[in-house]
Amino acid sequence: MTKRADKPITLADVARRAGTSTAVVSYVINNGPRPVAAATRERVLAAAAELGYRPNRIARALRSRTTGVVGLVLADASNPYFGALARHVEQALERRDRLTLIGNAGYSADRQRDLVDRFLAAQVDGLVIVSAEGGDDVTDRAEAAGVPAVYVHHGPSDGRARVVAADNHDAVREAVAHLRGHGHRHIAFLGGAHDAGPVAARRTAWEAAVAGDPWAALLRCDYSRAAADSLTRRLAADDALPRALITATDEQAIGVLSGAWASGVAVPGRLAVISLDGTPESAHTAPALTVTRQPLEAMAEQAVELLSGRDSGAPGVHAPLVIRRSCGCDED
Amino acid sequence: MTKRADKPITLADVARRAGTSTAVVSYVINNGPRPVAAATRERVLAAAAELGYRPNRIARALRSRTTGVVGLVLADASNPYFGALARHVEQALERRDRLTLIGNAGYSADRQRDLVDRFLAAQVDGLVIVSAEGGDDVTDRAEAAGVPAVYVHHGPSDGRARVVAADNHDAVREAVAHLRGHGHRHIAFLGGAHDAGPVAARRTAWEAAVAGDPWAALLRCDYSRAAADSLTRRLAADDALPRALITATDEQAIGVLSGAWASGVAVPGRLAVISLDGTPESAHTAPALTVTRQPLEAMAEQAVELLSGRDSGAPGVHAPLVIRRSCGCDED
DNA sequence: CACTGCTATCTAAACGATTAGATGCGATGA
DNA sequence: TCATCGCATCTAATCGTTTAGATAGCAGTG
Repeated sequence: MTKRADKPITLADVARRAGTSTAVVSYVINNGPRPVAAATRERVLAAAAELGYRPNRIARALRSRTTGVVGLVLADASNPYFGALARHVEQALERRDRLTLIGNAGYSADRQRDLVDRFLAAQVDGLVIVSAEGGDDVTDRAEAAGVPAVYVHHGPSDGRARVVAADNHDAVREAVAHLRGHGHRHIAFLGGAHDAGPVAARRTAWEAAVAGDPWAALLRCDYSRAAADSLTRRLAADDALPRALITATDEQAIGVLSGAWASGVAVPGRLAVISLDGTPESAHTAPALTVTRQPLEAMAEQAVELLSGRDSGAPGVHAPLVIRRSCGCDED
Repeated sequence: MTKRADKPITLADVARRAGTSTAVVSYVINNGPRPVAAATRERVLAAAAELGYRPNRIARALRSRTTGVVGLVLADASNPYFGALARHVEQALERRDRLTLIGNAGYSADRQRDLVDRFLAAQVDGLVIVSAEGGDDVTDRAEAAGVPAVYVHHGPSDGRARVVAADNHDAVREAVAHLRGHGHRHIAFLGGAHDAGPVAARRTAWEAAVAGDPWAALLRCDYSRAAADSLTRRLAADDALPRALITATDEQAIGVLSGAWASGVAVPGRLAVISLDGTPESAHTAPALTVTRQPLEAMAEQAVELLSGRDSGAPGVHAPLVIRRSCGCDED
């Protein structure tokens, strides 16, 4: 008895049923640019409801030249850090009634460029770029298409691009101060194998914070757990572990923890650790990690805000210190 | 010296420059339904290249009634399991030259329904649903709109919906057999607090696999690390821990590990653990987790295939056993 | 040479919504 | 009573592609 549903309902259908033109229906649907008499509005609303009318966003987009869709270029959704960021960006967009196109660029500048082109062809209203490194020419392409772009976790530093990131200097300073409070003199840092992206900034911040201490060691390895794990085992075997360590990412911190565990090194007794990341996971390691938590939600919100708003000069979002056990504190 | 780029290039621009009609250009661009003389094709291609023409997908979508966009409804992208699944789905779609709209439903059936409606209004060509539980009425809505829908991690069991999932029975049987091989007689199971979704199937599979053993204990807690952690501490304090345990998810397994560590319980010596999940993380816990790895990539591929293809009756994807240390094996 | 049959191309009507301009109508004021 | 004003509404152009139907040119055939 139900109507055949394979013919989608259009504005014209609603207009016919309400006995008006498509224009009025449009005016009613989106409190149009012109007013509509109350009685007519009622009729239209009723007709729309009865027919189950759903505006076709594609048609609307073609005419109004705005799709309500934003492209999100992600390095890798299976990385929990990026995944969480993606989720917050999507939700910030949904709050503004926009949809999110997602794509994984997988750490490749080529693929990132490709994705951006595909998104631009889909007429996105904006681009949010959450990539590990590189991909700086994206700004040009987006600009050429007249589409605003915002980098979130890190971005080109030439000042032309809008970049939202945590205030690393601040965070590292706080972490160093905390470890000093535990009596540590020399605070080592575990960064990435190559200097690039936001971790370079974290290293710089660490260098500033420990300036004047020639014994503060700089360690390096890949951002994977495996790499940090084996580095830690190697250092433990050589008896070359520092007593206090700040890691650039949770992945590395967790690798350090498992490497230390495997080598019989006590954390935080023999080795105190603070990570500059703060994924939810960090609360459930053994021992629980003390971190400076990346303010993902605030960053996502600011990024989306920046997409529409004017150049609010993105002053860097504060990353709070979350004290757990790996630093030497004994809360429970 | 460059052209003002704010006026996007259209088919008509290319046609004018090539001295043809828009029809031929269209035929050339997509090896149209009609042939074009070689010489003309060359001219068109040249003109398009010179102008940097990019077809407007929105206009194309409006006319051809197919957007090349698929909606991906996700419970929560910050969960690494879902994140990885999302990534594989996106990449399987990209291989077929389609774009992915993403949305986080956050374990709420209402939000899921809402998202599906938004996606349908955006005229998606298909829907991939990766949600934890519930949301079964989505099938109806999609069907009414004539859009194919596939559930991935779990879905309604009424047989009307297309569901791609790992073969849990098979996986659990293998895990139980392996633990028995280590000499364990009674193999406990840690499931979710409430019976629902795919974990119910895992529990059922476990019940089948340990049938006849009245001492095989069924434990329950939330899927969070915190819950599993505190449950483990409690059981350890009461000296009520089993000797061999299969957990429904890695999150729980990791919680068990940290709870055991905090309670001085040796894994795998006092408590052997196998998780039915297998996120990348499971390789880097202390000790490394033995798991039946969910075949995420294969599942994603099959889901996307199912979206276009006919009802290939989704026979369940095999989840291989990955032997590490938490089961009692001593590989290194 | 008239006619048929191809091929290569052009013309123009969709797709479904938005919105500027035209229109109709009742109320108001002179 | 007529011109005027405003409001509510209608008409139709438009966004950029796709594609069915019309057309033109040319070769082959009787």
